[in-house]
Amino acid sequence: MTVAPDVPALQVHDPEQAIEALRGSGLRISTARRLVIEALFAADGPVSASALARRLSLEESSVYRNLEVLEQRGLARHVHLGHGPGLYVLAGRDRTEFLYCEGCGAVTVLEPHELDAIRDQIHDRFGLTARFAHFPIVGLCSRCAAGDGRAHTH
Amino acid sequence: MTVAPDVPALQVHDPEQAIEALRGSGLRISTARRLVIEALFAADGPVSASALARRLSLEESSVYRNLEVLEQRGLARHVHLGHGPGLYVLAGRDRTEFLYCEGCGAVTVLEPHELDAIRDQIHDRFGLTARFAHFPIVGLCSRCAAGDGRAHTH
DNA sequence: GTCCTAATGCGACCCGCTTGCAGTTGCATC
DNA sequence: GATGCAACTGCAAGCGGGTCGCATTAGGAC
Repeated sequence: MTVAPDVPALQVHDPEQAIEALRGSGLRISTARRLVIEALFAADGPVSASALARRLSLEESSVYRNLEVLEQRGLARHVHLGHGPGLYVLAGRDRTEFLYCEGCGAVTVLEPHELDAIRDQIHDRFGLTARFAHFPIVGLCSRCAAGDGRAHTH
Repeated sequence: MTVAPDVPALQVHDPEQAIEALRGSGLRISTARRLVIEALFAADGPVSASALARRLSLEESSVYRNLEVLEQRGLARHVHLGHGPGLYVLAGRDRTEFLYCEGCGAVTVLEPHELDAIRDQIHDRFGLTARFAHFPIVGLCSRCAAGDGRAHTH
């Protein structure tokens, strides 16, 4: 999960394009690598490395190494939703950011422009360019704030 | 670090008050406990449990257990600045929130009211009550955004 | 089909944090 | 001040997330 901060996202639309992109930079396409790529395309949301490993019957270390390659090439990225493992998504296909309720674990998926006003405000006041793609905004959803916050351990 | 989400902060001004508060709820004041409390008062910012353990020559497990007690009683809380260990601060004395640069690790300390406009905006649009005290706003400071982001491994 | 090296599986390991347990100690009571 | 007992401690083991070293396997250029 060691990645330079700003690898530009690479826009690819199917596994074959991703594979070609990798081949183009001299990498080999092992079956493990192909499986990870396909699983990311098949996933309907952020997935953990260990979930991928289980699902694909691969070694976790190999999955992590492949995810790192994909991140370095701008094909994937990961998010930290509160505590818990990093969750991986395709970078090109999905530029969403997240809100995370630390009461119940609910995740709100947002298109980046929906947070632009907030990002601008933070930038104007504090000079920080907020990136909610990697560390989302964490708080309590209305239900949990109302008190029946199903106190999660965290 | 397993704590119910909303323990109200207890306002105490010196170690003795904290100790009295704990005694009042039937807890004993061991030397380890006293040392942890005093170290939190002496600290000039968020500290990790292992730093406390080293500094005080205590077992880490004991430090963690004491910090958990303090959090349960509303005397302390912790923040997650990007990756890395949780960092502990006194709760009563210090209700600050944080901005964190994931390029260079810089931490901006803010009084809660400074983020209220942003909190309100998030609440109005998405119904989430953001709490930047536990998970801060993460992004890139102006220097790192400008490009010389001293690419930290993360 | 050969050959070379990238990538894999497997094991060990690191870090942050938790847990179980035997032994110690704070402190309430006498 | 001595006694008793549960709260607390140190120590060691364990767990989840992630990384690394190394011998072996297998892409793919020729």
